[in-house]
Amino acid sequence: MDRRQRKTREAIFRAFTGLLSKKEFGQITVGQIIEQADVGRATFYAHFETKDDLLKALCEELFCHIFDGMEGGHREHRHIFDCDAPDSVFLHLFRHLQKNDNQILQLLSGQNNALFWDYFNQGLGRLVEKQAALFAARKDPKLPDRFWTDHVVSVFVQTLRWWIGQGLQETPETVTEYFFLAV
Amino acid sequence: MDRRQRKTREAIFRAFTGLLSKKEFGQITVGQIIEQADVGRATFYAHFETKDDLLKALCEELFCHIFDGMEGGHREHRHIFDCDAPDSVFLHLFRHLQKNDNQILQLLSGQNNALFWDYFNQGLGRLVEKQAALFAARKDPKLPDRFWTDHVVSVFVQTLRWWIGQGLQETPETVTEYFFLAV
DNA sequence: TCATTACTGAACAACTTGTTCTATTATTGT
DNA sequence: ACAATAATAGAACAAGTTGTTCAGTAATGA
Repeated sequence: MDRRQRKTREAIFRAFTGLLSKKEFGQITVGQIIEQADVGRATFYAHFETKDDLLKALCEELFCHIFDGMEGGHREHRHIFDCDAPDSVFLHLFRHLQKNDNQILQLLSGQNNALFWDYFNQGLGRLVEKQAALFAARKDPKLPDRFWTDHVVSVFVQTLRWWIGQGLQETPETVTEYFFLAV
Repeated sequence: MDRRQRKTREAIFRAFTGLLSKKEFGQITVGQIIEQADVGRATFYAHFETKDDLLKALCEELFCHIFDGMEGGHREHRHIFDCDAPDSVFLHLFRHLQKNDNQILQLLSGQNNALFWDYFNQGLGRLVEKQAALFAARKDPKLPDRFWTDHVVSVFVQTLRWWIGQGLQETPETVTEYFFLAV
């Protein structure tokens, strides 16, 4: 990819995330994005069809790669499994989120973040299904499988939301403990 | 309130909910709302300052009254406590939601429903705090109080989401059982 | 170097928003 | 029933947004 393209794309992403941390998606205009990114109008539309398209691209950039790194043997995305602690995947995930790469947490804690949470839920769902054995013991046999998977995801998300609300005061270890106590 | 005002307000709400069940909030224009409601443009803006204001008013109309009916001794909102079953408040709530008054469920199951869920969470949070005793036994003492309240709300919401996803196939009794098994 | 590709900047039509105005119609109190 | 009051219709309006187009300029990489 052309170096100019890369720089433009990153400038737009940077401007967009900056604006997203300040105001709602619906209140952000293309004019503001290109002003912040210092990029021509036509250039923006050469990269993204619409503002929604930009949001989607950003989500994929931020989340999909996190969770994709945990599936299969791909090692090019060294996000979580390359940590040294041999503990639970969820502890790794909390630690990873605490590092706050790419301002993910700012975006997750914003107001109009439904799409971000959707992506997060999606990736997390796949992860939980792979780790199903971890939670099988706590599962009441009456509960449908799908209900239980959704439940575990929901508890993780609620734990993360609570942690963000606390300003990430607690250690990842404590939060992981809370997570497993609540499931 | 003037009968004309009432009719106009309801026509706008009806048109708006109809549109919300088909497309995202951001894709809906005031022009579409007033066309669907068969109402003049100036009339719309005489009732609501902006489109966001309309959404807020709708949420309050739908949700606040549901939960307000459960606080204090107010009996003018006969939503949940006037049912005959003496069971859990949550069973009442599931039953109430199943009746699907005001197309609440369509709105809750839509895509751009973050605001609806926010209102729902808010009302539910107050309810759970009042019913805290019901869940005290399950709570591990290590977990902070606020974490636990949020957790119970989150499990209820997840249960409801799952139920909606299932097309409300199960009975309210079954869903309530799942809810208490999962908490 | 040179052909290719990306960016700029401006202009553009189509659309949306929220306001303002006048004429018309419904409601309420008497 | 009648008049004062209040709500609505409908159109016109400025301001702002969107997405496109195009000619000119600059960076890239072979």
